[in-house]
Amino acid sequence: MKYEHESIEKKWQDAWAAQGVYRTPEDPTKPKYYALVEFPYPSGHGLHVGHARPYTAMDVVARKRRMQGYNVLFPIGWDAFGLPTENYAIANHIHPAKVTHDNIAFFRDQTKLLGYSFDYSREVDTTDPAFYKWTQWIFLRLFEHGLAYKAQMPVNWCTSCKCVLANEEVVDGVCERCGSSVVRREKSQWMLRITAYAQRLLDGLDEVDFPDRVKVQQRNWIGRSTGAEVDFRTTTGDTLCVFTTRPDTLFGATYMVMSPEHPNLGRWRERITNWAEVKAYQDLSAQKSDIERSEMQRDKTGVELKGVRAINPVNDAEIPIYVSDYVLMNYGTGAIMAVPGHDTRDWEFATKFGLPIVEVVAGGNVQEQAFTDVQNGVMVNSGFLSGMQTSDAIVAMIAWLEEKGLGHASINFKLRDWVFSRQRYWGEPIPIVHCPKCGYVPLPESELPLKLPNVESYEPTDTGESPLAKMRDWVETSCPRCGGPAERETDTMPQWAGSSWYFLRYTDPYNDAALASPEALAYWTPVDWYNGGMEHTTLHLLYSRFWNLFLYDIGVVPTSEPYRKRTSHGMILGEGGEKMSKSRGNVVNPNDIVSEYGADTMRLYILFLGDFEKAASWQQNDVKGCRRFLERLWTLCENLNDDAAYSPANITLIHKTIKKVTEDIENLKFNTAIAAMMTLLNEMTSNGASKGDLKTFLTLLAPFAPHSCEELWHQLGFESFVVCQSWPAYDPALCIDQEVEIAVQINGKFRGTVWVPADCPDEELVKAATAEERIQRNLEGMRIVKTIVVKNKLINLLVKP
RNA sequence: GCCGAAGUGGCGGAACGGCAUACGCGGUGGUCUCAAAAACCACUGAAGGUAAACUUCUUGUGGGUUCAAAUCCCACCUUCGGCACCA
Repeated sequence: MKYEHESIEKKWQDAWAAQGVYRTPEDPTKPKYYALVEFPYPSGHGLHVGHARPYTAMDVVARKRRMQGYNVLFPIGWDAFGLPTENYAIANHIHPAKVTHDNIAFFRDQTKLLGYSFDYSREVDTTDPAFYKWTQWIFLRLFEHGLAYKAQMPVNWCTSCKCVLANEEVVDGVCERCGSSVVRREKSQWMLRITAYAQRLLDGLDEVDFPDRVKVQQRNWIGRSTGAEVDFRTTTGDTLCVFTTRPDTLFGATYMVMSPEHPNLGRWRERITNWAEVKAYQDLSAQKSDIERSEMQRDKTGVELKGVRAINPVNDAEIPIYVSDYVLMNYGTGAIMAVPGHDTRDWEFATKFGLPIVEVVAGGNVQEQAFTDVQNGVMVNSGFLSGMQTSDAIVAMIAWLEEKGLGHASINFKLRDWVFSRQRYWGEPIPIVHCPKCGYVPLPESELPLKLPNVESYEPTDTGESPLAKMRDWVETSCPRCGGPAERETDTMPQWAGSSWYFLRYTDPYNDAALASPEALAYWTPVDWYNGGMEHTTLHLLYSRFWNLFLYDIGVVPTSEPYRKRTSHGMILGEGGEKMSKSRGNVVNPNDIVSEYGADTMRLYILFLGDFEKAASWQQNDVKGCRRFLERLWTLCENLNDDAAYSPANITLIHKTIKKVTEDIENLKFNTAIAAMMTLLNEMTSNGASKGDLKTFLTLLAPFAPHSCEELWHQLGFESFVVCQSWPAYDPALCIDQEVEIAVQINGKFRGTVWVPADCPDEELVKAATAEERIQRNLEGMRIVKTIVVKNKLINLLVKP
């Protein structure tokens, strides 16, 4: 019989579905395991190999856990709100809901083709009102707790399309669609106060099993800095507060800089004698786009405030104040004390403007460049700090400031609040009403879900409002509080909203009374293993940790951290290591591989092609190697004529392989697990295999190539399903070879090998090694002065003439 | 600039103090065939040597530690990701 993948795969997919073998069991007596993949955005292009890699990997994990006796929750869903769908809808005049529905159907069919063991009865779809009812519900709770608020924020405005662009639509400073320049415009936007959770999001990282690179990236993103806030008196009578991480260098502060947006500037207008010049600088900065600002990054510009001076609190020196856009309004206090001797940016500015550079930490040459080393420095020219180590000086200075009431220890974060509104149609409506009397009023829970109305056009408006703003009969409503006339919020939520909590919904996807029942959450959460891409480290992964932590605080979820273990897969590149893209024409469609070679070959190859955590390039030519592996297995099973439970020739390698595959799956070493099974198959082919050998082999391979294994399982006459068998156990005693080949080195150089019984005593080993002809030749005229033995591996003979 | 990852045969990659190049692809020779494809068997890092025996060299570069280094340490070069005037 021939290995016909198409009919075999269809046959077993149907059989498994008919028996519901991948249904999530409702059996609270068994231990649970929640394996999660990032749900896809169902784009029109369909599933690509970049999805197949993590999905196949976690499918192997989920299948192994089922075989190990766990209740496994391995769900899939659709992160379906988003810009590409909306743009497609605009271009083709099809309702985004219809586009979404079709794309989901396509994606679902593709995942089924690949034989993933998802529980499709628990699918979630973020655009389904039954789902986004709870997204809106969470938003209302955030609002209730003061964590959602409105603020003026700059948005991206395309000067040609005359509309607001999402950040993703701005590429290299220009509009992705028309290529025109994008400028900043102020708009009132909904914000989420993620900064209130900065410290706890940082602390939580210590409790979870994430790769270091993920933790490091999140820590950098949150960006905690410790230092001090210091008040400088000014000649206006106002004080100017700054944040610094280097209070030890306060004696070296020779000028101050304020951000152009600093509110004090307007207040001091009457006193600033060169106000026109300052105003012109402010206007220029406001016009600059982000790109312009970063392009000019190294070239410092600024204007001195004439008529206003500051006083350095440690030495009462009068110092000038500048306005410059290298100081950002949204970090620290929007003003800095400049220490040009010990800060690179201040040094550049001081050099350009001819400002004094004072050395207060010895160790460098501050006339040449700023000396910024905090570790190795001794304070100089610094009054009571002189002679101290910088680290001690920081502590001493903060104590001094606190004592004098001039400042205090302070912590700052780079993390910014989350801009939560989009001027778009295809997103969750924000369940808030603007009442002229009551302000922003939340909708009562009974009015959820607030459904998206059908509109004629999804085009963004030229006023920068969401398309919903044109729906007057939807917008005009009454205030839930006072009953007076009011208007609905017309902005929608960003795509990150649904994905911030979807994993909770899988535990109880049809609940209409809560986002999920407390029992379901208590049983299934936290997620035991969550795999996803590195590109989601600082947005999705951080946002969902934030929402989960908030839901934990209000008693909705039982754990503070949503994911116990996180892993990340590397990207799949095209041949030659280039990124896959339509323009390069090197995109691989999984469907093509499945129809030519079969899903099992596709699954094996995608895991075999390289280290799962690293980027790897697709080699079309190599795919057939995995297909040949399955065909050799097929041939071996067909020619079976030994009914024994095991064959002595294979037993050690079988147990070793079970051990290796069992461990490799846990460590994401799918490539070497497959290589080990190939080695075993090659051995069994040359030694001959018994029925029992093949039975074990099929259960071991089943998570990787379930269809072929299921077919062969039945051809060999076994009952039930191979995918429902127990995971094979290995006997450590049987993993040990009776005879081992020992490498023999002389003075560290490899000179040959010798076969000896395992755990052979050192003296016996030396005897055996020196008995070898080749070794003897190399020992001629030498005497052994020392021997180094690595048990069952190697012997090194150190010799002298 | 800062943070992170990585440089190994013709190619994808294994090994991560102990026989470098597992496994797969490709290549060469053979079996089968009228022939081809497929399949199967053998060989396949480089140089010297006689296609043997054997010898030497080889994990981005240069040093070091060690009986032993692709692996650990120091310096440098290159590539790829992320952040980027965060005081």
